[in-house]
Amino acid sequence: MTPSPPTTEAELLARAHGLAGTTLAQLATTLNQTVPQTLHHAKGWPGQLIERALGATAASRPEPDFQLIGVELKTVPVNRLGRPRESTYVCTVALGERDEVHWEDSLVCKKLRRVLWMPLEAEPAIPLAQRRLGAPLLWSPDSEETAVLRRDWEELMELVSLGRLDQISARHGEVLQIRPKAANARALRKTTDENGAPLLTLPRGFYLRSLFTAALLARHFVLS
Amino acid sequence: MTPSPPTTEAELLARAHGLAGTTLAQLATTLNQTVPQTLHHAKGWPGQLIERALGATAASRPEPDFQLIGVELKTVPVNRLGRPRESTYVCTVALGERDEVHWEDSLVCKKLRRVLWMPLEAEPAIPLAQRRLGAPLLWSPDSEETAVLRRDWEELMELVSLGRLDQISARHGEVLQIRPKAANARALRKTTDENGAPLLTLPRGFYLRSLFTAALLARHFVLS
DNA sequence: ATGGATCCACCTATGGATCCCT
DNA sequence: AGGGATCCATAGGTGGATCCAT
Repeated sequence: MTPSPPTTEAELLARAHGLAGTTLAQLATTLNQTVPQTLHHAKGWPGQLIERALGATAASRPEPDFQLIGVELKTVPVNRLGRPRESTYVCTVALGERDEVHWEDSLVCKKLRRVLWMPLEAEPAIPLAQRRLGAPLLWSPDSEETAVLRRDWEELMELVSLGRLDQISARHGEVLQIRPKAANARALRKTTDENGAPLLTLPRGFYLRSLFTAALLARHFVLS
Repeated sequence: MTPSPPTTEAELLARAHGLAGTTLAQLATTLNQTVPQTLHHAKGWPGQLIERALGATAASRPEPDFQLIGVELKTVPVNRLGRPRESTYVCTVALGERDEVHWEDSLVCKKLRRVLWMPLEAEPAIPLAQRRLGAPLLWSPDSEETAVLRRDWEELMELVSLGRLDQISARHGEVLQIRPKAANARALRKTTDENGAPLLTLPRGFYLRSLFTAALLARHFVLS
């Protein structure tokens, strides 16, 4: 049974708190699913399970997961101290766009305007089925966070719009980085180089460094 | 030929600037010494060479290297960006002392009151003989640096004076740490445990983390 | 092709160990 | 034993690669 979409933030947050402490096995049973042995071939499975458990609507579309209330869901894998183990994917980098886009109109800004963070135990030693959800956090970037995100985005997008995508590495960006987002390194797509000539390049995505997610979680939860 | 001790800071600094850019081979020739093939079995050789070149006096005694003018010499190995590759030894940790010593009277404070930093190229790819000295820096800790050093020292010394030396790891201390300082791990020395009972323990030394030396060098030299 | 993400080989940082000289 | 320090194995971080569902 899949719940209906929540109609208010309060309703969503209440449901999310209701999931805190439950294991993936419990959640999977409720939703009539089978827990994979490992995440090797099901990397996105917990995220999609939690989406369904909370009544998310925008399956695989560039829309907030909870369209009615404009909230994006992010599952964040945490270690035993509650610190993120991985970076967080935000959205794809639009290739071939030369339009001047302002930060406020960017997909990164829109996606991050309001996020429900669901921590999930991700210690390799804990079997997948036994991993528990943590307490959720409904978050918007504060002015400092917005400033650094914007600065990173503008620096990266300048390179992107100049066609210098292949000169961007994941080392760029203080908290927001660009990394490959593809099935593999041979999954090339058409774009244009700095002179406008056709070029094949790897699809890329924007990611939040785990230092950034660690800091925003720490704003609300005391970490040891 | 070994120069006489400098009698003023200005004289010392002028000599040190005069060494900037010279190679260890040049310096060794001047002082009638042979450059070792590697530092493996001569770890302190460059430091002692530079001591002599500058006319240091306090060989192996707990005194400033330049006693007349109260200046300590520290050779700091740097990478191609001018950043320290290693931590910096300050002095030994006095074992068995239970006396209440104030920061101002501590050996760490005294040693660091006035330091001549001599950067030395330390890229493994560069043969020892060809490594060059950098521009010197005559330094005293500013109020911030003093504050953090003092905080670290007091925290560490509290553990030391409680006889908890064996509970201290190099992870303690923001910029000042305690690490082994011995011929090897079997070179134990007598001290007393937290109850005053006799105990053998490794000799330890105070070291400055390279983050700290990097920051103080950056206060004066622009780093890329 | 977008959205859900994790995998893992490599690299770097460093804590504990060690070496020579006086 | 104090002063001159570096060595090096290993833990940790992360950049590029990859996988499934829709």
